[in-house]
Amino acid sequence: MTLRFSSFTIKDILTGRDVRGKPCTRSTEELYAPKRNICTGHATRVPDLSHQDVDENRIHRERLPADLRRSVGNVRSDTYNEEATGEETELREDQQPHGVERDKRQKEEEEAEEEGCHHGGETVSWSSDKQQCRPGTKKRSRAAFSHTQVYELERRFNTQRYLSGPERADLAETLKLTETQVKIWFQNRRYKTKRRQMAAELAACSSPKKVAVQVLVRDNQKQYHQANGVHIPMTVPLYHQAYQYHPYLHYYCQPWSMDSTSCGGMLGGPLSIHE
DNA sequence: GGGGTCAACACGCAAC
DNA sequence: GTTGCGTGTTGACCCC
Repeated sequence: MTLRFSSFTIKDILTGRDVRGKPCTRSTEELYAPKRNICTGHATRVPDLSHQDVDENRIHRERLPADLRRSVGNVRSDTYNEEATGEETELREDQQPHGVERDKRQKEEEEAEEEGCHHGGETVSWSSDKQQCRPGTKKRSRAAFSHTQVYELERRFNTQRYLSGPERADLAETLKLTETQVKIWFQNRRYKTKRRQMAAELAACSSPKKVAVQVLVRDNQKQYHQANGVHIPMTVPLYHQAYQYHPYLHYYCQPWSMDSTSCGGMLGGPLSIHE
């Protein structure tokens, strides 16, 4: 697996060009201009909810039904974005869950729309009941991304673990998602990757053979005993030593390819216990 | 019914 | 003050 990290410069960002040199369809101002929330009437930022906005939105969301609260909290741009009307349908077709589940949800969505509960083209995975449309009921909906969307997100993630603003906007537009959704997806994806990596490390390093302890207890000539290729005193998790400061490290030090050279080197190599 | 997964959310933090 | 990130949690959904 070869990895290539697309590079971008400040200029790229400022000029609104993405990595491929393709001009972005939206200007920076457009990207970050506050968009008015139809639910609350408040202007909310698209990229993220800062503390103030989070708190502000939280207050408003508390008074809103779950579906509307989600629109506020998720900043689903479709809700108040002009572009989310006509063209939305082409990929939305693909966004829906597949098979029976998809039919069911589609039907429910249609029914909901008939009842006047319009979500503005939001990618919503509808629950079986219709409580979402009733005010006062707290039910959070969870969007189910389509296979195509997930595939593209994964593909992009494999090449780039972090996206710039224009890149995110571009990808979001391509996948017919909001920038927030793309941002959250990457956030969750990074965290998921990290969790799995840490779990793998834990599994790999918590093997019964704790050779390092043996070396510390004995006052042998041999200061370092290497067994099974593991000679790392894991008193500190690998993550804290490496990942935190080298976010891309896991690409070069995958748990499944962990050996004495790849990770041991990152950890400073053999330790000199004796003077 | 319990556990796993995942998008969304909450919160604290750092960079600017 | 704004913005995005890491991290942990929540809630919906699915599978067994």
